[in-house]
Amino acid sequence: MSPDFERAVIAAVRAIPAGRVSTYGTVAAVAGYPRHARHVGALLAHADAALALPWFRVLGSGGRIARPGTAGADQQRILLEHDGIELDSKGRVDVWRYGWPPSCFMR
DNA sequence: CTATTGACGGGGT
DNA sequence: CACCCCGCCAATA
Repeated sequence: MSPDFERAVIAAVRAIPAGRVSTYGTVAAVAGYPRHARHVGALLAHADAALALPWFRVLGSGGRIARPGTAGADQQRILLEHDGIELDSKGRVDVWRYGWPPSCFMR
């Protein structure tokens, strides 16, 4: 991945405040790379730099946790709740309530 | 060059 | 909800 892309995505993820969440697609757009949602996921999953980021605040569209059933998904749910974020009975986060940035989650 | 592969997103049935 | 299909795009084979 280009260093530029990594820089921008890392900055965008670090900008998500505690108690708020964002999505792969939104992070990509905010970082200046629309349509690169998959690459945001790849970065958070494989880049060493991602370990120091609040990666757990990044969800799939609709506030869905990616790769359900995996250990990582379980860990993400724990971290989100630890962050004070409510998940519905299906483990879904209400992005209209917790989404970041707010401008991207207004009806 | 084509084909495959994703922590993705959206639409249709 | 379950599937199925397509668009997306960089990396890799």
